[in-house]
Amino acid sequence: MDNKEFIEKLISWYNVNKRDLPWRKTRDSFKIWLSEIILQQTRVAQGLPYYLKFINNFNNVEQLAVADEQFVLRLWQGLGYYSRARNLHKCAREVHENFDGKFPESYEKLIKLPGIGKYTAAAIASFAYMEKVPVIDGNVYRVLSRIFGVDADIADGRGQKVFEKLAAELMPETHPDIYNQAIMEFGALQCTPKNPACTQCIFNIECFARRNNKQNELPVKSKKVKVKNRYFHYVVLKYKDHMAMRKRGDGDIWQGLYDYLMVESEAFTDYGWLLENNELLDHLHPYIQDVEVSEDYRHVLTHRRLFARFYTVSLQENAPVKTVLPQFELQLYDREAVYDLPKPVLVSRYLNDTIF
DNA sequence: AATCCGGGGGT
DNA sequence: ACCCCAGGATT
Repeated sequence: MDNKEFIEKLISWYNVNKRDLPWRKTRDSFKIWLSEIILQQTRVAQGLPYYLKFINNFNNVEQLAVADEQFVLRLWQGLGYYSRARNLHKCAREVHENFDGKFPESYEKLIKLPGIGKYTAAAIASFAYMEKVPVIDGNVYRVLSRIFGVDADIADGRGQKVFEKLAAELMPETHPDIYNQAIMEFGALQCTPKNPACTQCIFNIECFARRNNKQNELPVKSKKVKVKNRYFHYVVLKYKDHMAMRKRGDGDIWQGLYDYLMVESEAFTDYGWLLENNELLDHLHPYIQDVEVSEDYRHVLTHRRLFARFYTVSLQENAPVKTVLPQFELQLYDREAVYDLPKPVLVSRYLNDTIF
């Protein structure tokens, strides 16, 4: 099978089997960019409702650029990898200010924008501007490694270069947009990670993995994430139908999202330990009316297992909240304000389980 | 080059 | 449990 044959079979398959997705019906670089950022490390089924929500709120780059970052994060809530949302907003502002609201029209310029790496630059350049540059994502690694029998490790840079070279050689002279969409769609629907549909595959004669029964061996990916446990003790201060929350800073997960006063330890501990080891709680101790302890929450991230316990602490009306809370970067929010804040899913789960 | 960053779904 | 998902930024 030569390159031309590979391309033609792939595109024929795509024309018959492609999904009807909204970002494929447009050349609007804003919509294409938005969809690509949302779909980074995210399945179409999970990203689609978010795409529709963002399109519903923002018609163009400028509208997104002038929005509050907090509002953008709130719309993004639940999608994860929140740096994508912060970079989305940052990128919109750069395009608005430096490019008059129009995305630059080449791979080389696109890749300089925040949140746009090799894959996304190639996707936008080919889908919106017909630039002849190959996309290489998880689907492409899988399809190429299996069909052409490439066992280079996709987890290290040396192996990635092997795939970049192959992808460049395969890139057709015409219809770069359709070809790029086709190879990714083929990986997503046909050449799946587990149980690929080899018996009804257009390449089932030519495919190296199929011939050698190595579908489960390819692609080769060396790195494995090591999971660490973390133990969060959340102190949910309640005062006159308000909750004390704070914005998470950088250097840790969930940057820019809101949660509560939190004490982390090497393992679960008890409320007495908390009292002794938290300055604010020690401060407010005389004004505490009631303490409720939640069940234990388990929240799994890619490389962390979070164990969380929520201590809902109701304060008396005479508690010196106005002077003490700001010292700990805490602010009181009523029910509606709490709803409007961007929050980690873990916090949303707690809020759904509690009466507030 | 290694590590970090979310949440959901499939097997 | 383990793996992957239209990856990118930081160290």
